[in-house]
Amino acid sequence: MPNRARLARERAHAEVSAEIRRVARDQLAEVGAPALSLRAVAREMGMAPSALFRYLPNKDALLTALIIESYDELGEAAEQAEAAVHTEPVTARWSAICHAVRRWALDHPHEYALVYGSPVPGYVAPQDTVGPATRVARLLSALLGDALREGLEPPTGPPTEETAARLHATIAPVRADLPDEVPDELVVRGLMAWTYLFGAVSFEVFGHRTFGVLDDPAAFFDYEAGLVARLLGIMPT
Amino acid sequence: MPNRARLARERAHAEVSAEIRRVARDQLAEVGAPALSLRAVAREMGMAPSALFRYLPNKDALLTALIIESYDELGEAAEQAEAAVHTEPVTARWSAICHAVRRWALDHPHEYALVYGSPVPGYVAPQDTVGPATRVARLLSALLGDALREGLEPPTGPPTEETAARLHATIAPVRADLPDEVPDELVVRGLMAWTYLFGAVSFEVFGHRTFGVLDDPAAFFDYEAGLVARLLGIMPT
DNA sequence: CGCATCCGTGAACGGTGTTCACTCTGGCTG
DNA sequence: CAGCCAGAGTGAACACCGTTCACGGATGCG
Repeated sequence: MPNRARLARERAHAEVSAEIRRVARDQLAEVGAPALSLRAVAREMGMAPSALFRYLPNKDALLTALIIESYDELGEAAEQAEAAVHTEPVTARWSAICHAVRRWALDHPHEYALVYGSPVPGYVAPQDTVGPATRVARLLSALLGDALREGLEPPTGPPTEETAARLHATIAPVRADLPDEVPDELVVRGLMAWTYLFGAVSFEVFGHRTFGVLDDPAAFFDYEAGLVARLLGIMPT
Repeated sequence: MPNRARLARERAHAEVSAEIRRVARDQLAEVGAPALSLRAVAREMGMAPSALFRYLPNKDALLTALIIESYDELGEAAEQAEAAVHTEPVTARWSAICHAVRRWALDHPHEYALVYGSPVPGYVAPQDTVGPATRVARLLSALLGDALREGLEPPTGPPTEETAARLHATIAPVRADLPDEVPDELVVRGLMAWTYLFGAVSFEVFGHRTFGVLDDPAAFFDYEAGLVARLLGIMPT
């Protein structure tokens, strides 16, 4: 095992791989995922198109890498925005997260579309994507725990015992990495907040709030973000 | 103007156009929008690919037609579901609409992705699409009016006069085709219900509720649909 | 009849992802 | 040192795509 040279080779390989992803990201941001072309990437790098296949099994693999990077960048943006107000009350932190997600999505519409838009029909997300994909969700989970600690009285659950049991079973997967003291109903409300946040952002990024619907989407978002947290009962009053 | 033959010609033309859309819809349902191929459509119809251009200016036009048809089919499904329970209380009608939208979306994932997924980067939706696009929203608007008539006391608006004014300005477009007696805050809640409905459905159809998030998305949807209407205060208690 | 209008064809162009046989080259092994 | 071999890069090729264009038949009009 020629360790020295082996590592050098591997590092060179990784460097070219990174360069490919960098160029591809630029193209993605410019023309969007459907128009992303391996040949164009190769052209920009001054290589033959076939050379790319020394670094990628196929185009899907490149897409997967870009998906992971996009998830990570969005997660990073949300985490940084939250960290900046981490000592403030949870309502402020919730608002910061919402606005960070919206800001990043509007600034990177093609990357956002790649991860939260229509999935590519044949494509199945590899396991590597689930970690980065849940960064924002984990941020919200942490927020719920802190809200409890800040005196939030958890909302009351479903009226009947039966639906409560069914609900409990349904949210079992997401409960798995959540502290036990968070009651079921609060988990549900958290999932709903998560759903609403990305529903609202997707609507705006994908153009469903433009055609004679809203005049000032930013103002509306600001209002709805505050309101939804209060109505869902996930913030101390 | 040779009326007789003229009309026959036009009818034949319209018939072939319809056949093209039919075949294209089948392909869309099978392989999804990105993989939809004009050549494949032509093959299935036994025509040369170039012949299609007698009926379409380009592929985008075909996509537009499919978008309109999809909007219309979804709107139709929602309207029929609502009509079936139209005499029941508004909560039942809201629930029927939610489930109809979800059902249709899960049954027609590619069509749903076409209209509520990532927009095609270069593509701009023609004016013809806005009518069909708002069918579900109009259904919800009508529901809000009926809820008021059924004794719903509208939720209280924002605390400060200033945000109330800004909100009023923002929702001006959607107010345009809404009766005046619907208060601003109820309009906002309606928009939020609309946002949540499609946010939840998109999350499920696009696979964000599968990977270790929920065990039984149907049960969760049923619960959240009822809860969101109650929390938003758009249904009489 | 001549003529115009529409329909359909087949070839072509430039684009795509991907494969494959080939060459080159740096560093390890005998 | 000679030999070799894994990896990088090439260019041609294949099959597909959307779109254009010149052409050949119909068909119905004057």
